[in-house]
Amino acid sequence: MVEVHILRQDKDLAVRGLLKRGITDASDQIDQIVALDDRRKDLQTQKDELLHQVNEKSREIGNLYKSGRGSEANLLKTQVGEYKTEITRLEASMDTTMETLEKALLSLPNIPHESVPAGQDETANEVVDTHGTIPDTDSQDLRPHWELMEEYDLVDLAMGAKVTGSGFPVYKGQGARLQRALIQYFLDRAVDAGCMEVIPPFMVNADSAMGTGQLPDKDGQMYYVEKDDLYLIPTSEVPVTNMFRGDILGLDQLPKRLTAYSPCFRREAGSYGADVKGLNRVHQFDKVEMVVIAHPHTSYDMLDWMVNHTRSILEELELPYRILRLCGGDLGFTAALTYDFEVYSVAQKRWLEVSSVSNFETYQSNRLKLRYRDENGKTRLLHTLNGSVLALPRIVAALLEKYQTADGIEIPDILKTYTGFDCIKKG
RNA sequence: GGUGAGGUGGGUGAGUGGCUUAAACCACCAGUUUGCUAAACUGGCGUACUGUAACAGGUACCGAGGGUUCGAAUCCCUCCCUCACCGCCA
Repeated sequence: MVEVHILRQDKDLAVRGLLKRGITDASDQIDQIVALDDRRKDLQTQKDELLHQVNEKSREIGNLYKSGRGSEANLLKTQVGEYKTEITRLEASMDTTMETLEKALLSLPNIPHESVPAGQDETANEVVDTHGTIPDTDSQDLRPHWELMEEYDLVDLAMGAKVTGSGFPVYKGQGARLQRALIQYFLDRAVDAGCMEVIPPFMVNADSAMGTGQLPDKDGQMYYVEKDDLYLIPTSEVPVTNMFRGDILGLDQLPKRLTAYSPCFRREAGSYGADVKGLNRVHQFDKVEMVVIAHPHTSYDMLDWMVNHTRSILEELELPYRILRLCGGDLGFTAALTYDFEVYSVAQKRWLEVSSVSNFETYQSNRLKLRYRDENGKTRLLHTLNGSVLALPRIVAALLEKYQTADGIEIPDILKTYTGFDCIKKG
């Protein structure tokens, strides 16, 4: 949620920012929010005043009884009764006001960072960097990863479909070992870079899903276990960020840098077509994530740091990639600035998103009540960030396609010590 | 899943309807004193909302949510969590 005081102080800035998301009535929405907040304050003050009266009168009543003046006490009691009916009325009015306010705030997405380009969809995303050469594939007979998976018996989609359903791959043999090697390598690199590794729960409660913004908006994207009222995590961002929900951190504890491996579960309702072929889009996949909790002054430095980290991994894997700055229309609801990483799939001849690195500023921490204590002892909201080091399936897809040869699939040098083999062969 | 015991500030822990404005101790911060370290003493020490130019002031919060009462940490109801034992189990 955007902080109300920001909307009050920098309304023009907010309006201009939200316009980049294609929101044209932001000014009206903000006016409404501020009016509701004013009303809330007013009701609060009235209610507090009455409660103050009740407290004082109650004390008096106690004293009167003690000195044996029961009739005077009874007189006061009726007066307190009147206060209380009024308080009940104010409370009802406050409840509806706050409910409306909450709703209005939840429907307002984060204000994009000033560097975010305006635009409706991914065509307006800005390519900020491209690295590596895209091979001239016309002359080569490169095969897509789903064929390679099958030929070398690395990933079995049919088997997963039998066991669970479509989109739940079974990794087998060298395919499984490659998967495990990549996870281990990503984690090692993140730990070396200064992150603390955690293994979070893979299910979260509704409070956590609310804290990072999956609820109430993206309800349909998560798997839900009704019997226990729990959600399977769509990314480890959710449990890892929520580990700090409600905390007040000292300046000496910042920035907090964490990394976690987890499987990610996504319903992907409504996806179809060529996008979902092979490992392009699945319901369960592995990912190594980084979560950073930072002081507002350094959060954009941390964002750069995360971007550079992911960049270095892709370079070590020697995969061609590009970095996009998402435009307003493509930016996630809760993010202020997002860089997407895409690797080039040489057989599919298209870019695949493998990482998304975002700064949420105070949008999440406002819900999470995640704060720090500043030099003057005041509590203020922290900035939260997260980014995939990399999501596995599309990396595997890109690796298989790029490193295929007539004799087998080669393993990038950096991974060889992790896999324990240099080349994927048949049988 | 069953039975029992619990959940109070950063920590330990008192508190069974109004002298609680949550004691006391520890930790922490500031000051006083003192060759240094330390100790002693004094004061301060939660969060949120509201309010003020800034103070002050007000309200709420003792696991969560309801209820009883003029008044609830304290009584009642529901739920959550922790611990112990039992059952089941990797």
